[in-house]
Amino acid sequence: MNIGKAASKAGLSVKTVRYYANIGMVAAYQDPQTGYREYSDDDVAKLQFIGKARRFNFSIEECRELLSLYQDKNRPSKEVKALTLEKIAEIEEKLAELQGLRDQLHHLATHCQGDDRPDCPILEALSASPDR
Amino acid sequence: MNIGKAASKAGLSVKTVRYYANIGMVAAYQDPQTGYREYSDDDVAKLQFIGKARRFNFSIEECRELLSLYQDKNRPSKEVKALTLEKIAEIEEKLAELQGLRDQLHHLATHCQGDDRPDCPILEALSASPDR
DNA sequence: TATAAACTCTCCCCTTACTGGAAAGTAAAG
DNA sequence: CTTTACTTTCCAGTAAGGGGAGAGTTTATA
Repeated sequence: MNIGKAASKAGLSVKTVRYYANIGMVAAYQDPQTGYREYSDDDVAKLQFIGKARRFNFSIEECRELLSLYQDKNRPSKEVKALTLEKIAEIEEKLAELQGLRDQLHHLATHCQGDDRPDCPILEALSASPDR
Repeated sequence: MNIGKAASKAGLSVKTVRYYANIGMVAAYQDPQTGYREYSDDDVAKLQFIGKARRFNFSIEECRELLSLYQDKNRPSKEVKALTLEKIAEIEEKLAELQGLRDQLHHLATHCQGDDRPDCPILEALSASPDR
């Protein structure tokens, strides 16, 4: 099938699929006459796999690792698990950071009148002398 | 003072400060002879302000807004508060998304043996047929 | 069969918010 | 006077594609 159909089957944009071809992630056969790429069901499965992994916040490089593990029928599952646990830890870190930000901003917002007067604790906090 | 001192006072890199000059955020006076930029204490205060707002996850454009509100002595505080509440909502959204990801990954990881055998529920989940 | 619409190709620029490096000029220190 | 430390501009690159131009291909319609 052509790239458009493969893309829609995989739930990705044509641009994205072409990009994956360019970086050698899912390199479909390309007709030397027309330049048209030809995708197999197997390629579509890989594209779906990548799409899902990307939605799980795995980077392109991590997807590449996962994909090679996925294609290696003898892979040990511990490698996949390790990658997943790392990703979880990364997400936890980001969560903590964002929670901290939210709490601080929330604190500032609740102390701000939010009216037509110029005094604003938020700006005061932002302009306070160096915080470290 | 020169850019190096201004940057260290503001807790930013020289590159960053130069970048802020280029995009017209904090445009310091520039000696026409030497090309050296000259930073005042006022400029440093602005740089600090921006640095802090950036750490609060405000984008460059939002920082520009905040900065102009900060410099306008007659601004109504409600504008600042609105911007802050928007930012909080944005962060909340991102938090929910990340929590969902973490939970799903966690679920997968707990069902994976993580040993030397090839069977892996994580990869199975990633390669399962279309999820929507 | 002619033509129009839909699809595909490559190529280049754009995004965010910088960071790194090269080559060259300037200033301060020894 | 030389070395070292700063500073300048310019170019390139990051992640992960998106937008659009211009050209070729395939399919559908008149």
